[in-house]
Amino acid sequence: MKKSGKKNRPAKGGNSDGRARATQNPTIHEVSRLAGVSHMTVSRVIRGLDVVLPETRERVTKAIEDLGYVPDRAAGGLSSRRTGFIALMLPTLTNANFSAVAHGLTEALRPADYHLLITYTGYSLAEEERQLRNLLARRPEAIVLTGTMHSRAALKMLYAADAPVIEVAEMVRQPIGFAVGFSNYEAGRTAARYLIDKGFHRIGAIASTNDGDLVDHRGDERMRGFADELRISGRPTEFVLRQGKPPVSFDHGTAIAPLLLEKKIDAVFAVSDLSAVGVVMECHRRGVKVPGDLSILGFGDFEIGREMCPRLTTIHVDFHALGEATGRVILGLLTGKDEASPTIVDVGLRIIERESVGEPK
Amino acid sequence: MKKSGKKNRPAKGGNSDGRARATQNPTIHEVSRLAGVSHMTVSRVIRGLDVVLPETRERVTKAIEDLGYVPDRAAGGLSSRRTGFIALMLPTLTNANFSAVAHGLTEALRPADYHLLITYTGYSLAEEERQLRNLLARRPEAIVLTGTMHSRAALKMLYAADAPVIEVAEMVRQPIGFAVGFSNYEAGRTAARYLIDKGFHRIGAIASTNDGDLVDHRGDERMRGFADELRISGRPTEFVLRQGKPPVSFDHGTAIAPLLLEKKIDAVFAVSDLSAVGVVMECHRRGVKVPGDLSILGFGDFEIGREMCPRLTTIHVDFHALGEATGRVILGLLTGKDEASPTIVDVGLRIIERESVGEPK
DNA sequence: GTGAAAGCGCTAACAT
DNA sequence: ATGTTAGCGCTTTCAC
Repeated sequence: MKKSGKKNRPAKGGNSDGRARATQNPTIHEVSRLAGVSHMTVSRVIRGLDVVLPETRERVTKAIEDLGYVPDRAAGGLSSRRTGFIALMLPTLTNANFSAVAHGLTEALRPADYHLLITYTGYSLAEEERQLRNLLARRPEAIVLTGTMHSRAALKMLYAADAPVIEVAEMVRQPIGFAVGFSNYEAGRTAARYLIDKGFHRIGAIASTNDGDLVDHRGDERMRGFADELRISGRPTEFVLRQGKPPVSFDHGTAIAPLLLEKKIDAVFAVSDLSAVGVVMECHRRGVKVPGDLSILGFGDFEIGREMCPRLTTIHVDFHALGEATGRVILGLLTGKDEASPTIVDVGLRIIERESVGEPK
Repeated sequence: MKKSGKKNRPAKGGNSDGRARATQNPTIHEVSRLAGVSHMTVSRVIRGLDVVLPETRERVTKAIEDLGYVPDRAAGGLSSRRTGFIALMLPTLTNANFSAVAHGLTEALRPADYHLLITYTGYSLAEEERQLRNLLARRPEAIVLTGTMHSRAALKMLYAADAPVIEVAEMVRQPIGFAVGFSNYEAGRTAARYLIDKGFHRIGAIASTNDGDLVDHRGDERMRGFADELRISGRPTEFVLRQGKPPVSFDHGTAIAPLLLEKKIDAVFAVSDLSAVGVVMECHRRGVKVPGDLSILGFGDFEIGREMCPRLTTIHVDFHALGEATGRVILGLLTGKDEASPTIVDVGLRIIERESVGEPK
């Protein structure tokens, strides 16, 4: 079993002429020959069609085992017109909430034997467009991507696509096809409402800016909701601060903290927990008390916020459930039992009160 | 352009009978008809073979545009025997270092138009085996997975696979095919050496246990190296603590911290920064000074460790570079210019000294 | 219950 | 420079 230390593994794959080829996978024909049946019977066994006589099935199964045969799904898909691919485009995989979406979707899809084709756009619309084109070449049976903002060309492809489109992580009002998410705008308003009701006066918010092609549209929506609620309550919006480009992380908060302090803000809503944590860290360093001197409300309920000190008050959205709900919509569409898959699913959100928001002085 | 709010998008995809079908993508033949050439000429244009007369190419390109034609790669692959898939199996996508591997690999592969087929095993060998089987059905041109520990059946498939196998994130001595990683064992020894040289006496370590099928083999190796170095230096290994199952996160550290304190350990190596951060947080809460009362050395150099207070001393491995190096090995193998892709690549590691390790009392 | 024929949408290998 | 033929490894459809 053990292979001696030859450099190029000449026995299997990756042979010296470059192209991976070599041993060649066995085909359905070789299996059928070994089992003494036609390739069609093998095909039936593979697909679990129970028309096959038990003893025939057994012979075929054995031949499959002996040969180590693995059916080629590309060939099968070409013929059946079902590729078994679900395309998933997310801004980044580094964000725990987006990877939770991927996890949830994977789990919901697991029983149905679909394969997730995951890509990340890095918050770039141009990249989204480029990847969409690539993805389309794989003929996905459904396309999942983060909602609302797309390039013209991407939009065109999406509308023309031969597969249902599900926009996630934002409560799209006029979805291309379907939407599973929550309202980022409402999240922003909820955040502002909460801070206002607490009685704070110098209320601010922090988020990234949009740097040309790089946009965090969902973060924008939260900021828009936040500012609107401030306005509605007759509060100034001058403390809604934007800095740096997406994705935001700890260093975003660290970098923007001095500005917060300088402006004597007493409560701030961070576009992401990650940024919020950065602010807390910087406050620690400068001897500024949280929440004594500055109250901080995050978004996303990242694990770190539950463990840090003070524990972070934040807005929670169940992204894992969002992924699962997306999977259920897809299954409904593709398995087609239930006629009416819901066009729009709102998974909601809620504030989790912990320690980083206190009382106004 | 805007579609009215019909529930089931009957126009495109996801039609009422379930199966996604509908408008049907145009084929190479329809393009060729529209352009007034044979389908082969279209094929040549698609693949950028520059034998085609510029004016012919232009006609074809226009037809492609007009029809919104996207070539079906499954069909092309079936014929050319090049699927353009690279399989990537990682324990989890939630871990920033593993997603860095995915990012690095993606970037290295970007120019070559490969598609990453990413799956995560949740540290389960059984799941790895299951997924490998699924992946194989897609005929990947290369298989990337975390090294060393595989089930018997998985091993068999890997050896029989018609594609080069690259084991990553561990310095595999006898790789199935290729290996790109670093020595987790050496990381453990380095950690112990560092703490010993600092002059600490009650030196401990924390990691997860292996819970049946769930194993963090790389973490194990770090612990093994750590304990070995302790032994070599004549130190007791009684403070090498194992608790909980993988994956390890903040709460692992939080939960194990009391034990650390109880045993009056003065310096500890955490199998992961995440766990280390949990310990720091719990110490904060209990008024235990870090590094005054307890020094902590992490592993993985996660972003949070750079931002927290005190900043975490840790062992850094460039996982992004690891992913890129993996991509280069693959490209070398598949593009096959250079005869000899290296069988084993060591990306190394280094200690980053920050604030969480102090001086012995 | 099983098999034969005819593709699925492309590309390889030859013509021309 | 372009076209023709013959598959790639499966599933569909229709016989038997």
